[in-house]
Amino acid sequence: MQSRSTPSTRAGGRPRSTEADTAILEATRQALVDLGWTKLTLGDVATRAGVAKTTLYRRWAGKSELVVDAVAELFDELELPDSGSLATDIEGVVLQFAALLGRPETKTALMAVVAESTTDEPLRERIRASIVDRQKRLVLAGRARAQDRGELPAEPDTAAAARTADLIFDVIAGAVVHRALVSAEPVDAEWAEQFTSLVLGGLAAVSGRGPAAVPSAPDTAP
Amino acid sequence: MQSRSTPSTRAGGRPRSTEADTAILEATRQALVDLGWTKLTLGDVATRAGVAKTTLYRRWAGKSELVVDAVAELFDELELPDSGSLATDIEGVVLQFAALLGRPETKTALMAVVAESTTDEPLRERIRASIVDRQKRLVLAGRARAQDRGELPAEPDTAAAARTADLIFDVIAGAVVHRALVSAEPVDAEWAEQFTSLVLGGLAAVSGRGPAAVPSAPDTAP
DNA sequence: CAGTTACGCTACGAGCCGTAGCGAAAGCCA
DNA sequence: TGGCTTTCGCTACGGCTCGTAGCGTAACTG
Repeated sequence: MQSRSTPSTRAGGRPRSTEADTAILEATRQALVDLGWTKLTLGDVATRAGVAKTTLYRRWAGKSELVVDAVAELFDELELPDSGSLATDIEGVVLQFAALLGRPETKTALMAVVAESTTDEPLRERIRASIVDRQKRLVLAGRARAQDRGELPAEPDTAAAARTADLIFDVIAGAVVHRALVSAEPVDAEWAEQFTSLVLGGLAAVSGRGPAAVPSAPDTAP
Repeated sequence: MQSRSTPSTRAGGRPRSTEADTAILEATRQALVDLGWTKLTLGDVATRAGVAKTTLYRRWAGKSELVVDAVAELFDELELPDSGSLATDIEGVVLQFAALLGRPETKTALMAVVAESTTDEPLRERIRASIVDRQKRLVLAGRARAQDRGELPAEPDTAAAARTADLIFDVIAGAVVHRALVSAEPVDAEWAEQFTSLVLGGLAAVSGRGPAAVPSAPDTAP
């Protein structure tokens, strides 16, 4: 959660103001809302946060790193609600993620930092650690819970299980992002329902034999 | 394909140099390779193309529009190979798209312009018209072909058919982009195969009853 | 030939970047 | 208490990019 790794050498000396940290990250999110990624400048963020511009540069290497940390905090909200079935679990996660992508801060920032990360390996790693892994945990938790319920079979082959989890994760996160940001169409309950039935049906096909229970067509239209 | 809509009022006067157009777009792609999206400047592109900087500003509103046009040309390469079955058609498209995303120009540019488009509605429309629709056509063509083969049932409900096509498109494009750019893991034949079987299995579940032929588990592991 | 539009070139104010240097503040430790 | 260390706010700076204005010239039309 801390911006830098270790405060360099030792303890001793004036400690970094944690209030400044929270003020800066909050100011960054607000600046994203008001200006968007491109027009956001570090000088403006510093003014909003009530700190000196040099303080920003002492803690973050640049705009990308700062924004990653700022939006990463929003991903703490993501949870896996125990809704009783795998289908409703997936729908819940999809709608939560969509709500996050609906906010102007994340909407304008997420794709931008990913674009940056294509030519900046450390940045990619930072995104993976503070954002992507946080989402992926939901997929793993959802599967474990479904296996406890008996909705999904246990997978003794750990390598294959990891491959499948990666696949499912890319499908869910990718589809939601694409629908929300590229197609720019609403990710509502109806879409989540149809998408979930696709994932569940696909899960049956991809994990060898079919799972314990997959509805053929839930209740989209009578 | 032309940068601007109509050359304003009338014909008459010196025509725009089409050679300059191609030189600028090619220079833009090369600059994307060498510098990446962020460090790319219009002044640099103008120098590479051998034209004046003012010429660039006369034709494009800004960096985003120019880059969209530059990478859009690359999407002309996308085709739907008639491979004989829906499964191999999908795998082919996935691998083609992945190859496109593997190129450094598109890798760094695509996410960046989409990020821009979240706060720039005309830009989003430009992207849709020159890039997204070009991809979506492949999905529609693939479905039509599969219906001709008898692999998929005809869909009398055109509204539902459109919804399903949109869903499938977001799933395919989103998953490939997420795998390639966010997870940053290879989109190879093995992944394409597993992903395709997921899509086909999901297609069976989402389009009411099952289609004519869906393999339970192709040949991923013996 | 006159009329119209695109072109290359130069120059400019404006804005942001990222850093250096300073004195003061805020903690630790003897 | 005094010394040591680190962070802080502030100011100032060179360097770069932006986007535009103005000019004379080139190319094509009627």
